[in-house]
Amino acid sequence: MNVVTRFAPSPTGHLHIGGARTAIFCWLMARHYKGQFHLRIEDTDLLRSRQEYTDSILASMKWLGLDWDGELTYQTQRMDLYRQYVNRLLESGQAYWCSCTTEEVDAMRQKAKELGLKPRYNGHCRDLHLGPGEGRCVRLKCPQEGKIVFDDMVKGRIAVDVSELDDMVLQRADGTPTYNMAVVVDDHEMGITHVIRGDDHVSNTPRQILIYRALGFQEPVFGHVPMILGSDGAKLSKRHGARAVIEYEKDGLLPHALVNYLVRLGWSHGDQEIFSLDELVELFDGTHLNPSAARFDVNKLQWLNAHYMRALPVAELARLVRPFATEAGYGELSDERLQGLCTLFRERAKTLVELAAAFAPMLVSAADLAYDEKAVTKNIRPETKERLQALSSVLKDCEPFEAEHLNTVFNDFVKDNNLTFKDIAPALRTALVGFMGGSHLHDIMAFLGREETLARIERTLSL
RNA sequence: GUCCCCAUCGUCUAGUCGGCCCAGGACACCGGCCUUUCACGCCGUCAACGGCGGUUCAAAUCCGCCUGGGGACGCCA
Repeated sequence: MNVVTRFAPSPTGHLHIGGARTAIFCWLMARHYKGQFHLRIEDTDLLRSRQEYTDSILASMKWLGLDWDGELTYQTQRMDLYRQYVNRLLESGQAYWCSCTTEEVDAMRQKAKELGLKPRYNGHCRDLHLGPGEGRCVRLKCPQEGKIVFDDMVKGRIAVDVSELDDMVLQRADGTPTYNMAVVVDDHEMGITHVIRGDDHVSNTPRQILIYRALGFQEPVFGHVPMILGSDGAKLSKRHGARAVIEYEKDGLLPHALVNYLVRLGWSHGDQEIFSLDELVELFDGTHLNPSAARFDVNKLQWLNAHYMRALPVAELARLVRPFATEAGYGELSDERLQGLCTLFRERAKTLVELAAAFAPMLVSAADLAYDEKAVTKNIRPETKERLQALSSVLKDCEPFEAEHLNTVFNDFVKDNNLTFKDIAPALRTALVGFMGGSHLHDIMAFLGREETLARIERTLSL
């Protein structure tokens, strides 16, 4: 099957997760069928469009790993094309000039509303055969009866009576095309076979189909993916926390975790939850898309993220946390040390930010280590101090000072002194990291090194 | 107001065109095991077919109505 899809964001904001998901679906669809995936910037809203948003969207696409084919298309650069097609409709009598003002049209709508009817343009200029002129727009001469029916990839068959539609504006009084006109011309010109987009466009689809027909274009297959709701079921907004993919990047999520999560939100393959990119490309054929809206669940996203963080090679994980470690102010860290820290804490963090935060106690000097008061009062007592003191002298001569050996030495120490782990481990942990957390004791000591380990125990003895 | 769409555990979902579903998986929650903390891992518990009718020997699966949610009705995209 020949498949050409496109993602067409308008640069009025960063790429948000809803848009990201439809972009992923489009990309997957194209890759699965070995077709093409295009990117088109719908920047006809001159007031709200900004170059920085285009840049941000492109950056997010790249971060997610969504590459596109061919050159970027900017709608503002194709104004002549749209006008050409509008003229064609004018010439064939399928469109007409309209001199009604916005106020007049508003009044018509208001009146219809009061009568309990659908607010529509009443076709005032439809048969006036007006020519071009100041303040005049171009409207499509829509059929007056019949139904528009299309088979949506995700929603199934959708039918709308044309009486629901009115003679929509194709070209504004300033000569620029309206959204519906530009989209149809572009999708046709770009050879798009599958238009996959947000749910909020289903009501535009019958209108666009009318334009396709008037122009004699072949209609593409439409697929409307439902929107993503906040965890409370309401439309995603600022108060739901991160919504732009750039924010998830800052929160320390792995791009593939986000991709996996987003794809699974609204699409399924039996009971499978974890998918590699290759698997997604192989399995995503545009079927099994869920028609209902889904709520965004941070817990599951983080679970996936933690899963992928554990699965990553340490060197790769270290490379990814580095910017976060720098951001946390740890200064220069060698690759080796960073990797050591990653192996120490990778199973305990859900995000790169959390991972980097876990490094903190390991990177200060004994004198600067902060203690959790509760841990100290509970674990650092006269009798435990004595034990720490004894352990300290054993550690002084422990050779080599490496994890595995330290583990043996510690076990022997416990046995030789007729202790249980509870008699000494909590105290040692408090001494080493300042609170009841962290990683395995022998791993911590090995990372800290002999000198620092002894210094930390020493400092605890004077608490 | 009018039109369109949606409806399975708290959440994401499985449920290939009715029977194998007194509904399966995953996240979260709770409990247990493991254990020198916290995790990871493993095991287990709790938990859903919105309501009412209809079709059928048989319905989560088909039909209708109701209810609830969402979207659209711009010379925005």
